[in-house]
Amino acid sequence: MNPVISYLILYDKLNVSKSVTPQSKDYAAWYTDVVTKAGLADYGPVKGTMVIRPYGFALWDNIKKIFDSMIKETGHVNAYFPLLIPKSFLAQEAEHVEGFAKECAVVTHTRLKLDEHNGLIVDPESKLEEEVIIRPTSETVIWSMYKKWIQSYRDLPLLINQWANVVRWEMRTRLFLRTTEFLWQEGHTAHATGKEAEEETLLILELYRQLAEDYLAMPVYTGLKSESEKFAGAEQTYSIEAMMGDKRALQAGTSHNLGQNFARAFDVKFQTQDNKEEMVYATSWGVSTRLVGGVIMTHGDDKGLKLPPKIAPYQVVVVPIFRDENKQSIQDYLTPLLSDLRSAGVRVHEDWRKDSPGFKFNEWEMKGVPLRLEVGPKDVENEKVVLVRRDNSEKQIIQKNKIAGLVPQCLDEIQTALFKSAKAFRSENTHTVTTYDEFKDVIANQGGFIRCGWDGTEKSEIAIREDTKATIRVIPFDENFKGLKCIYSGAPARHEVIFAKAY
RNA sequence: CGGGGUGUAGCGCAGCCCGGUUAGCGCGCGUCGUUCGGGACGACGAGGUCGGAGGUUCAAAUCCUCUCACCCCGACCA
Repeated sequence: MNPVISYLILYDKLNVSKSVTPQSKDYAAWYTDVVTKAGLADYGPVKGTMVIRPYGFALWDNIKKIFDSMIKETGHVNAYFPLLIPKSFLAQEAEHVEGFAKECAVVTHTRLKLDEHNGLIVDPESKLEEEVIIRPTSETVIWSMYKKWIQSYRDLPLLINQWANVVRWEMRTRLFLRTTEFLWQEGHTAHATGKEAEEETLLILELYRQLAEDYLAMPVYTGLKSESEKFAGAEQTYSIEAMMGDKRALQAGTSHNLGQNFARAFDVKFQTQDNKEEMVYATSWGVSTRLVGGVIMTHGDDKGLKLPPKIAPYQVVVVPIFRDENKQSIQDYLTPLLSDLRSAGVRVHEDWRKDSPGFKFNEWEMKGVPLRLEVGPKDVENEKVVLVRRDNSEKQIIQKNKIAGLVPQCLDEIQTALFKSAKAFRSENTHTVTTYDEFKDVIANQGGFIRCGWDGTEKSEIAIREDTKATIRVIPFDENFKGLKCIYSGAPARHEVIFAKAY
């Protein structure tokens, strides 16, 4: 055969195959392929919007449940504030407006009507006196309410969270990582003292760290954001920062100490125990559906997703190998086994579709199910089952009466292994450099995190960003800048920081 | 908003330069049969106002004009 023709045939086959673009070829394409082929999400009809499909939503739901119980255990309660906010509210805190004004969706009219050609048009008569914005975040509505609710130190602390959607009109969007509308939780707390607010900010950051590391198996650096990277309207922003499979950084959660900025803006005062009037101290904090993107890019490989067992919608998928004539016997064999597994608290899914086993293996690998249980006629005969791990493809044949004991243990091992390997990947790709030339070389050619000295000036920070596209991700809590020099200016370092290109 | 591109079946595309019968292909989808321990195969079948409007022509997916939509690349963001 003519070599050119055979190449074309091969290429065509690759094109139509069910597999994803390899990470090494195009990481961004890999990501999109995985999100869509694993059935996590789809594009919505309005540019930049996303439909979270049932499998993706189940994943988010698990994350949500875990964090929801964490905050409830620490004394927080849920509430719900409106989607629509008077435009004037946003303007009350100077930095806050500046931060969000450019990406607000604005409601200007309240009606549509049919025009003379029977087309739908905005009814000009319905123009609003005061335009309304769709929340990009809820600080302003919430503080307008807190003004009514807080009078005395006895009303504090006020520890409210809401699970909500917000809209930020983004120019460039990516499924889960940055969409025009996204789901998140936003906590908004009010305190009598600055010290208490700071403690709250740090407590939540710690919960975020636990959520990321202990449940999503996603190692994170925790620390403070630089002045230029902090939230609009905050005194301090803390964040958790993770490394994705392409060595770029993902800001996975932020916790802000808002000081008295919003109290001042909305005039929220309280009476102290000794009858003095004081401004309230505030915090706000959030994690979003972006975490789902983080999980995908922390663990995924060329076969698709790899989900940490603690958040996987299905922890075990059962692929029976059967024909019509032996289906019943395999079902009878499986029923008691799976019931044991389920009562051990394992989330089990059975796949009895008529498709071939090989097809199902690939599909469930794409969907990242941690464990696959195969049962065929041979296993029924030998009283065995076949167990295959998604993370390392390890296959073991085990005695049927052992599965209820072994599976939970195996899930734990997978959880730990995913975290370990992500952490190893991060340390392999975290560099220390001594010169700025070296810095530029690493960022341009290797990628990853660079831990180095910074003189603390915005000037150096901006210069580095413009030169290299790398930004200060975080000033880690465990920084040690003694003896370090700023990688850019050579001046004595004020901080040790982590630089990276970020999502 | 500046530069580049694409609109043809659910998805991915060919056809367009050089107008000419019933507009094709792959995947997917439906029915039936044979298969089933790593992406099965065969037979039959459903599915299209060729983005929209106008024009040129005996004849337009194909040529011309206008229009709409979307995608990719450069300043912001969880």
